[in-house]
Amino acid sequence: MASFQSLPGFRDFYPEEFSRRQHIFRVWRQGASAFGFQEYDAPVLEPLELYKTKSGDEIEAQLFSFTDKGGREVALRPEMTPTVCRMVGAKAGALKRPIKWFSIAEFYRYERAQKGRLRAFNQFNADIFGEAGPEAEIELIALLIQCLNGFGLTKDDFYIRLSDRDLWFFYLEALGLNENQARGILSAIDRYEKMGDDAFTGYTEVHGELAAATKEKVLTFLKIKSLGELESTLAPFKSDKLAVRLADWRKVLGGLAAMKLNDFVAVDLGVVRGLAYYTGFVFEAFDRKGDLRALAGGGRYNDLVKKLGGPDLPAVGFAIGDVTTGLLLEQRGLTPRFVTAPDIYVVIGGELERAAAFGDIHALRGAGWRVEYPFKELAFGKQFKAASESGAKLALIYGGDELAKGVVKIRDLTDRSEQEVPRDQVLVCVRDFLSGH
RNA sequence: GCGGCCAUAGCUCAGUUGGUUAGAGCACAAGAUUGUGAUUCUUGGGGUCGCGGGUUCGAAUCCCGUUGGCCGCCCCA
Repeated sequence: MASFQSLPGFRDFYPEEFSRRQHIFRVWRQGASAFGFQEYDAPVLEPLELYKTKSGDEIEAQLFSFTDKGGREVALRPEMTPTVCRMVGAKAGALKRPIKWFSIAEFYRYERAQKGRLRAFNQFNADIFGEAGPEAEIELIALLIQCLNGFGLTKDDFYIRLSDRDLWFFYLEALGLNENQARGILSAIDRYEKMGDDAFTGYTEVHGELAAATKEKVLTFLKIKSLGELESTLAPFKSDKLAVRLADWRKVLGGLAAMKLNDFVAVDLGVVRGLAYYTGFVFEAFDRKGDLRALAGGGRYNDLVKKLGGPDLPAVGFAIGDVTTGLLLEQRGLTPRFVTAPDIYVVIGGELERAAAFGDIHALRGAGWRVEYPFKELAFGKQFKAASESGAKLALIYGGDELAKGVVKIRDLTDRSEQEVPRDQVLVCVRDFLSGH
């Protein structure tokens, strides 16, 4: 047993786990690239104030924060949004709009680990800055779907719940509630799925009992499952704000339907998302079976760049986590096999033949082939066994007999056939052989 | 921050009411086998029984603490 273990909630990535992580990163990166997003990165350590400004003081309890040797209050980044807002805000004037950026990075939160949640995890982040219209939401939701489709996940595996914080506020305003009351209701909505009617006790304590008729209307709104229901529910209200939001909803759902993505998206006003900086559409991706926490989440945050000292710049973004994604891929058998096989395994007769083999081995590697050979002198039988177990498609045999004739033997490890080729043609013959498979 | 379950070899686990030097399978390595891959056989390395303390003639086993893991609550950017 080792004297040291990794810290709680942190993971070691041995080669097999690392390859699984790389597969996830590769799919995300391919998706972002296809959508024309540009990759960026940023420091892991940031001023603590950056997160307090965005999320309030209470966030500190869930941060990896400390005082550095220069007396600065710092924190390991718990998310990318404040950082990317700072970066974009600093150069907003020089960046071509719309700004479409993504990153793949590790984040840290000081919380107790549980299923799908660790203290160190990776996230794919994609954001669009400088586009106030719902075109940005269409682009991002389509990208989110692509980033999950890329693993082989289908509409039977996951779906996206789409909601709208502005719509809620405008609706609650139309019902006669003030802004504080509306925030209280949203907080109750957030918990309603889990707690049922008890979710409203917090509201009652602060604002008093919600009128039965109003509550009824809130719950009706919450249960809306389609654009049609949404339109008919809102029809009686003469509100310009609501009409504008409805037009945006038609655009988003229409655009996604035109991309044939409508099966992936569900109208679900039960999603409001925890912290209060979202200003419009919000969305979360979930496993269809529903026993995992959210795969991804995001929404519009039009005020944040300005709040962090930048210009007034509209923004939408989302993040996908690697932990829940990995669990879902595991459940669905979509984890790729761990392959370490070389292309070629070189069998070497003895020390005399080794020098000859080394020249060709290095040339083959220079040509881009993955080539392995035994470090120590080994019996031929052992070497063939090793060649077979390595998963290589072919073996090159450098024995005394062959070299005396000026040839190298190529053995097809799949059907055990062999042929001799002149030594100076090894590269060409290997290329012909491997490209034919 | 709170609660439940758990911790023996790299992995999966056994280990009797507390009793000699803590075991198995798999994996790894060497050999049987000095020019051709299976299977098999032999052998080997690898453990402060998570860590610390206590009870006892004696602790992997019982008790307390602690660290870590899994799971749930809070929270979830």
